[in-house]
Amino acid sequence: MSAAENQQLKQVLREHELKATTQRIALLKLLDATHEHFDAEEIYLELLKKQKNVSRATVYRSLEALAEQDLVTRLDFGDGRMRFERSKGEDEHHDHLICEECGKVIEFFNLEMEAQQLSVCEENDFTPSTHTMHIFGICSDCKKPQ
Amino acid sequence: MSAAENQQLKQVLREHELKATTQRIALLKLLDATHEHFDAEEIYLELLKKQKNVSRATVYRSLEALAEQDLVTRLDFGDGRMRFERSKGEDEHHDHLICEECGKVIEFFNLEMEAQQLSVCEENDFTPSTHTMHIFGICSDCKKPQ
DNA sequence: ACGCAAGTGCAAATAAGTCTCATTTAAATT
DNA sequence: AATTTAAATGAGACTTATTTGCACTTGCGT
Repeated sequence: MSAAENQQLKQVLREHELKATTQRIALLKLLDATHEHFDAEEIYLELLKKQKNVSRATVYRSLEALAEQDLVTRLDFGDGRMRFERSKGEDEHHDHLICEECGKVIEFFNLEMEAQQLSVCEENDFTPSTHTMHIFGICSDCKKPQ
Repeated sequence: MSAAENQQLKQVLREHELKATTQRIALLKLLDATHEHFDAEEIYLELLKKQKNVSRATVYRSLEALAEQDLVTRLDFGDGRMRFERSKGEDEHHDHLICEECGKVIEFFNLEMEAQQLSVCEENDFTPSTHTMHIFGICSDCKKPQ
């Protein structure tokens, strides 16, 4: 039932001048199917589970290539390993609230904040490419139970 | 000429229940004296240069202890190593524009942005502790020369 | 089907940071 | 000032995340 999806992903990869290998397709499919923020090791293990042949090196190299083409996005939550998510369109951009207790990640988007960022860039004659806005703290679930 | 400074730093350390060791004092003095964002290795090498006896382990441990007491601030620019700066007061908080070309870091503060952050937290019943706002792009110096 | 550059797998190599443990030292106590 | 002791340090081994070298494989244009 994913033949069509495969075709579509092959298409996407080729459009970005990347060879459509089974590993890259499986990786994109995985990230497309989840809303979580996996790190490289988790992606590697997930792909293995699905009987796919992969090596860690390929996961890292694929993620790098895909990130370069903006097909996936790197997320740095400051805990020493990179996470990844399927890139959203410009319009679906979001930032993160990160619970220091349970690790949960809440996504948010605030138009006013984005506008202020552009204005700061302008003031500094700075041409922005990407940004990260991470707010660390305690989520509602973690503060309720004493 | 830094005897007074030493005394002051000893005082600060003791107020935070940290032993005022020569290593910690030298480290704070170094960060006080610069406006750069050193990583642990750079701090280690700088301290060595100044004929101070230190080991990497002590640099890491000191930075951790000092960060815990909010005497220094961790900065994560997403390139795989932590940077540090002497903590500023609440009122001196700032975020960063990071040039992807030359690595320059421009500090900025935008009150409206901070206000929006709090409002996002409120909306999500999230209690913030710290945040990082990094805008990556190209600085004015790097885009002028063709 | 053919050819070859791009991609992959494996294992060894790096890089940043952490840990162990014997020794030292700040600072509280006599 | 000498004694005590818990905290801090130094040296180096170790861990974890990621990168690299190299021989082998595979998309995909012809």
